[in-house]
Amino acid sequence: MLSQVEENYLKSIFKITEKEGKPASTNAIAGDLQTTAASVTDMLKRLSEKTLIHYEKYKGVQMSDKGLTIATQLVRRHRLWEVFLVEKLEFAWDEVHDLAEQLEHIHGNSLIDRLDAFLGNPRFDPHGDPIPDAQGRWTRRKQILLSALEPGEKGIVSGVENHSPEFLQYLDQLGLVLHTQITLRERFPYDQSVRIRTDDGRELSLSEKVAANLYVEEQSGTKERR
Amino acid sequence: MLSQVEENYLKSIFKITEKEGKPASTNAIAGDLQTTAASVTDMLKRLSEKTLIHYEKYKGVQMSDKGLTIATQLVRRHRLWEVFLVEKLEFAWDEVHDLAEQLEHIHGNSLIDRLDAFLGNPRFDPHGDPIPDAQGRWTRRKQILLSALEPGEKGIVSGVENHSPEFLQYLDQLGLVLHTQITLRERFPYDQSVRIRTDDGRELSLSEKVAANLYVEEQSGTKERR
DNA sequence: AAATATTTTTAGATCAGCCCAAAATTTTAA
DNA sequence: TTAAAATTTTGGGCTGATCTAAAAATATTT
Ligand SMILES: [Mn+2]
Ligand SMILES: [Mn+2]
Ligand SMILES: [Mn+2]
Ligand SMILES: [Mn+2]
Repeated sequence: MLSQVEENYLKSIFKITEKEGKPASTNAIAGDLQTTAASVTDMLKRLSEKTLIHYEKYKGVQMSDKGLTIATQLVRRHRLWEVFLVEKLEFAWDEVHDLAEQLEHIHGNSLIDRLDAFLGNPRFDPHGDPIPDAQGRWTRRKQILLSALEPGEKGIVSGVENHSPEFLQYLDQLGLVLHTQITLRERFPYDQSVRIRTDDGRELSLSEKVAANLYVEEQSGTKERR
Repeated sequence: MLSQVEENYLKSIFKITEKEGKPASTNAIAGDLQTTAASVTDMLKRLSEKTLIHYEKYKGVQMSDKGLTIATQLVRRHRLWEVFLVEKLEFAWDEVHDLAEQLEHIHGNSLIDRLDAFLGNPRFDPHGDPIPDAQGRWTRRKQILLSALEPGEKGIVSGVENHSPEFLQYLDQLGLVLHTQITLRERFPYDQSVRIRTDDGRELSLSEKVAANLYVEEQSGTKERR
């Protein structure tokens, strides 16, 4: 069984390699985990020893099959707990991440599968991120950034690129919750800000910064193996 | 903020001093936490340094006010999570202890109070043990061991002295779940075994060992400060 | 291609937790 | 009231996780 710290490293390496599409650098991991490069090198040796990662000195690190399975389970746990906290305990979507960071490390035989069932087998977490199923399969969606939508096109708010409480609270204030249907009315070339209309008829102006951190879905997704 | 290990020590010291009614010995703590006396002495120094306990070399250890508050919150968390696991995730009452041992260490502002509300502010956990409220107040009940009941007297199964999965599963098999009303029919002097009648009309024979590990309630309890 | 800057690793320490073996203290028995 | 037994503490050492400072390797400029 792995320590919480080891699990956090695996999750971080997974996240970085997924996003970057190449081996994770020592510095990137250190930045993500708020620690030093020296500590990271130390841990990479240990994880490599346990065949949880593929690591070559100075060349960065990738997930092994074993590590990938564990990291996927961690993401599953994290997101299911987030659903629980929002749906059942009525936390706001900007309050649940830190608690889920702790809860994801709880180990137990059928715990997560029971939680999954209790929550009704949700496919997405409160931030619109997909929840891998018990076999580690992901639900993929065709979603694009609002900043990539063309005037006249419609979309449904389906996720966020930035997960910071500040951004999430701002979206709350704007009334731009998940599943809101929107139409892009106009994009102003001067600053790339946009004007949208929501399904309840309100017109909103959004900065380029907001538009570049909000995902909209164009059509429904399908299940596929990762 | 305390480490999980420190929290476990506080809970153990609390449990032992409550049961024994006197300072907890190094050996008792070591036995409870499945560690060595040397490790315990080590930790007692650290906890004493943080004024979480009153510790005098060779004289045993007692809770300080600060430690007592923390230990009480830990018991509250442990038991509320047990209720969640049984009531919501449908675990059996003999399966939840180890998970609750982990969950009780999750820290978060309003987490436990929200969980408490979500569960309907339960006063007792799945094993009949009282759950302290947010202010650390306990619900006390007049419950006695079944082995102390006299022939002809009635009682309601309200708790267990032994929490082992083996005993709990055996009670399941006997159909002696919490809140079952029973009448003591006869006690056999030869081995102190008893014959009881349950509220659904069944007659059961119970060994002295079972009777000495099962609590029955005689009347409803009142709230008081500890 | 050489010089410079950046990234990564190593060396050496610290700290919390844990252990064993030996010494000190307290308790029990003779 | 001594001697023996049991308990507790101390001393020394180990591991996992962390850090700083210095060395090594890689990447970027000139
Ligand atoms: Mn999160
Ligand atoms: Mn999320
Ligand atoms: Mn328990
Ligand atoms: Mn319990």
